[in-house]
Amino acid sequence: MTMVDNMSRGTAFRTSGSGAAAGRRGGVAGDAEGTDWTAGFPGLASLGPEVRAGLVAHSRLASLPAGTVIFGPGKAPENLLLLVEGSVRVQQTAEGGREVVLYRVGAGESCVLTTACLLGYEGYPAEGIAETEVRAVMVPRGAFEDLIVRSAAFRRFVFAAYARRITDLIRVIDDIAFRRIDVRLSQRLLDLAEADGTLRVTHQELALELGTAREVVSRQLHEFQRRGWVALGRAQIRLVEPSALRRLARE
Amino acid sequence: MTMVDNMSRGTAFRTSGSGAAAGRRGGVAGDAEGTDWTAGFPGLASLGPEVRAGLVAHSRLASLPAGTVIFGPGKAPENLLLLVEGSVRVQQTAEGGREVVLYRVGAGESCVLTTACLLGYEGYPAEGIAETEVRAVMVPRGAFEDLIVRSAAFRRFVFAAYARRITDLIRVIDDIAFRRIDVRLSQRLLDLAEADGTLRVTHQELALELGTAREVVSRQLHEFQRRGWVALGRAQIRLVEPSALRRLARE
DNA sequence: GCGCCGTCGGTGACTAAGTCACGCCCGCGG
DNA sequence: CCGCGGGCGTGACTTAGTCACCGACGGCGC
Repeated sequence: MTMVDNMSRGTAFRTSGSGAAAGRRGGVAGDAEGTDWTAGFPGLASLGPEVRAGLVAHSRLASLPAGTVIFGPGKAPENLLLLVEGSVRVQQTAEGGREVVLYRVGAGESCVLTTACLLGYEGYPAEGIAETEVRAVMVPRGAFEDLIVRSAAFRRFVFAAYARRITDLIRVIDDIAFRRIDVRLSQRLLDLAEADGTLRVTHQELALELGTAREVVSRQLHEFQRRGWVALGRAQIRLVEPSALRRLARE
Repeated sequence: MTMVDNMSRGTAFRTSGSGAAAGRRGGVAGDAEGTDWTAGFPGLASLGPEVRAGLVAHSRLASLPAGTVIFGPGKAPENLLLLVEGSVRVQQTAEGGREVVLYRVGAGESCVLTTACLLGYEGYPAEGIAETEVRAVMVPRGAFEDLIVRSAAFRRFVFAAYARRITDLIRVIDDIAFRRIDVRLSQRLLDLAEADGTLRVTHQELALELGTAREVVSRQLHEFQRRGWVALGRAQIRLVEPSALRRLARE
């Protein structure tokens, strides 16, 4: 579904109230031209064709290498991010270097913390890091506001994204406060495993995922190994008995 | 506990171009008539007068007794809540009866989890309970959407509220994962204390606040007492040396 | 007053989790 | 060959959470 006739729809994006320069960069920027990436977003399926075309025209598709810090304390984002490909890890770092992973944003999802920061609030607590190479659509502030005004479907998309993140965070709270770390560790192992049942992570990295200490992870993994559930190597874990891990993870 | 009937679905706000903002009482129920409660919301100060009038006309001021469960699993809300007076506690209850308090909504704030549920997402994880008697403006879904479309100021208000809640949740995660419970307990004591330096709570209630066990709270309080920082009575605590507690809380 | 009962809190013994200090092994570059 | 740094193992210890039980207080009916 190619939408190139977007300019004919002159009214498509005209910021109403705020008049905040809806970055109409001369001749439409970016490599998003022509590709209707909106198909990759289930939540955007019900957008009207003109709205969709306008979105495509006013945003740009960017590629970020793995490891890019997308936002963080003192690094406010400029755009709403819609992930086309890759994965963004949002984490909280405490003093002393300990971390917890709050949630991940995957393909087809949006990074709403961005908009929260952009539109409402200063003082970001968390940071977002590209885990893999990331291809994402950057929707500038003006276009975002305009979409909110024009499209009920887009509003639903955005609010659903917020709700999703909030439930994720509440889940993390529940996990940390009430769940045993062996249970949480087994869940992570299953989540992070490749298709072949191996994962290349250090104990330290797993500890940061779970917001605990390296020694704790090491001991738990050792216990898993003793039971024959995993095989451990240097910075590498092979899941020998995933069904047992799943059973534990369901606690 | 009068539940609000949804009137005026579909039609956008009739902007009362007519007289004063206050005057509209055409069939709109509730005690909100005439009172321009929007003054109590700093975030709404920049709303245009017509928008404000429409908001007043289409919403309804309700009074909920202390203890009312405003939302919860299987109890989806029908309105956006703007608190005029009182306090709502939002908490998470795990199986086994243990709880954590996620955040509180105070006067002048809005309960956005409500909108998230309403507009986007099913499956509420948390529940909201009126801690005191609560006076709140109930904005029905249609009016909410209309406001979002019409007013940039209202959008800012809503997104700021989201951002606020998200940062609150991240703060809770940080606390639970990385802070010692004596530090967290001293913070709560200071937060929950009356002006005269006393609080009437049971150890059990404090434990639920912090997501820990009653015995842990009891032992910590006992230790505080041993140091002469507090005086303990049945379901009552007096802060004897608040400065010492503050010092600890700043850890 | 007396006894009943539910809530509130105290306690000891135990397990789970996190902290601290140290030391080993492996791979790699000089 | 050596040194070095990342990754891991380990023991000893502290802190937090769990379990079982009991006693003390306060309200209430009588």
